[in-house]
Formats: sequence, structure tokens, C-alpha cells
Amino acid sequence: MNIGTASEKSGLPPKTIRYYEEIGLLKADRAGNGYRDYSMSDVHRLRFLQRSRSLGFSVEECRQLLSLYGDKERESADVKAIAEVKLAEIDRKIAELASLRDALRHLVHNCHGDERPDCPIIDGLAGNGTVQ
Amino acid sequence: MNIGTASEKSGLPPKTIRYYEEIGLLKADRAGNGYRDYSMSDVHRLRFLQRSRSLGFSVEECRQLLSLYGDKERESADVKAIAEVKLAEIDRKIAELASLRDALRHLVHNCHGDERPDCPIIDGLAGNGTVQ
DNA sequence: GATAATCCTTCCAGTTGCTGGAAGGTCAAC
DNA sequence: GTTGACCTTCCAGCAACTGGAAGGATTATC
Repeated sequence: MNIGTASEKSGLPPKTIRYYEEIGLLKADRAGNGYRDYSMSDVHRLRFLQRSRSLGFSVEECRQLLSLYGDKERESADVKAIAEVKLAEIDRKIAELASLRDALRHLVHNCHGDERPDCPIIDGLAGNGTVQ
Repeated sequence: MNIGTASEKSGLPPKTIRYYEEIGLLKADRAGNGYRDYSMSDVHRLRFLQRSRSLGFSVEECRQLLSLYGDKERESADVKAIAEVKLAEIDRKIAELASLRDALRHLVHNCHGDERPDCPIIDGLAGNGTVQ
């Protein structure tokens, strides 16, 4: 399929897809006319990139994550090690989002109209965990 | 406190803190010697910025989120509307992270050493929800 | 109290990750 | 066969930092 279709299916703009190819994240086949040609497997990878980028992973981290299932030669212990680091990071992100959500909910339900100068909710919004 | 201490407490580099001031996200008081002077309340806001930025919110979104508890003049209905949109977004991000995590776990437990050319897990990694 | 180390300041330049626009080739429909 | 929607490359600009220089302030050491 052409880049436009791959864009629709993955949620990434064509510009971004071309950029990812330029930096070597995901290179596509070319059709006879020079157009990029994407398979469903490519679309899955693009969609994966769209998600992980929007969740705060850097392009380099996405490259690593992609390599987890893209590199057939990689040692399984190696895959496991990288995946475990990323798993911990994902769990941390989920916990932070949950605390952000709870704080916002609290703000909406308990603080509207209240004009206290130092709302204790700020603590919740800012989070109380340790800085990594 | 000085910018170095605020940096340690918030997890944001001094450079980034100065940048946030430059773009009007969080302006600090100045001490007699010209040094920036941060209160604990400032640190809470910085920490909040650190978290929400690392979770994929844009600076403009962070500005909105900050305004939810920073702007005393804002109508409570307005706060509620903005907060509700952000809450939905946060829930979506949590769901995406959970699916990313499950897929990675599955990869680690079920796919190591296996060299199938088109691992069905790619589906999981790429996610099956609709593109927003 | 001089000196050195460590902070802080501003300013300017570079990086990352896109994003918009120009100039031009391809394709499908009328 | 030409219009319009696609695609191509290339180059420039923007967002959000990040590094480094040049210089002033504070703290520690001799």
C-alpha cells in the first residue's frame, strides 16, 4: 500500500513516516514507480511507533523497543534484559499517570470555586514519589 | 532556594527550568544578587511539569494543566471542562501503556528463541484499538 | 584576605523530532 | 489529454530543549 494508506492506518502523518525512514527507523519497499510500498507488518510497526512516541518514549527508545521483535539474530537473554528495563519504565509511567488522574479528579470534585492560595492538591499533582 | 536546589528537588535540569521561565511557564522571584529564588510551591509546579512532560503532554498542554490550579480567577466550570478532557486523555494513555506492557510481557515469556518470521505478538505491540 | 572552586547569570549556537512548502513526477477519472 | 489527488525530494522553520562561552557571586581553603 502507498504511504497515504499507511498513514491512515497507523495514525502517523506521511511526513513523519518519511522522517522515520530517513533516520533508519523503518525502511519501506519501493514500487516500480518509486513510491514507497508498505505491508501490514510495516503498518503494525508504524502504529507501534505512534503509540510509544505519544507515551513519552524517545525515538532511540522506540528503536530499541522495535528491535525486540524485529531482530531475529538477537539473543533471547538480551531481548529479555531490554524488555525488563522497559517494563519497569512503563509501570512507572502508568503509576504517574494514575496519580495525575487522581489529582485532577480530586481538583474537579473538591476544589472548584475554592480560592485557597495554597491548595494542598498541588502536592498530589506534583506527586510525592522520589525522583528517579 | 537557588536554581540548583530546585533542580535537584524537581528532577528538571537548570537549563530546562530557565527555558520554562523564558517561555512564561513558571517565573521565579529574584534574590538581591540576581539569582532566581524558588519556593516549595514552585518546586511542586516544576515537579509536576517534569512528570507531565515525560508522559507525553506538550508544553502547551502542561500550561493548561498548570492553569487549572494556578489561576484563581478562572471559572470553576471552565476548570472542570479542561480537566475532563485531560482526564479522558490520561485514561487513554494509561490503557495504551497497559497494552504495551502486556505485549512486552508476552514477548518475553512466550517468544524468546522462537524465530517465526511474523510473530503474531506484533499485533499486540502495535495495539488493536482505533486510531483517534 | 587572596585564591580557587562552585555556583549563578545571559546569550548564542546546536540537536531532536518533526512539519510546512516548493518544484516536479505519477496515476485515476472525466 | 487534462484536471486533481496522490507521490517524490529538498530545504527551511518550529518546538523543546541542551551545550558552551564569558563573566559575576558565593563559598571553601590556604
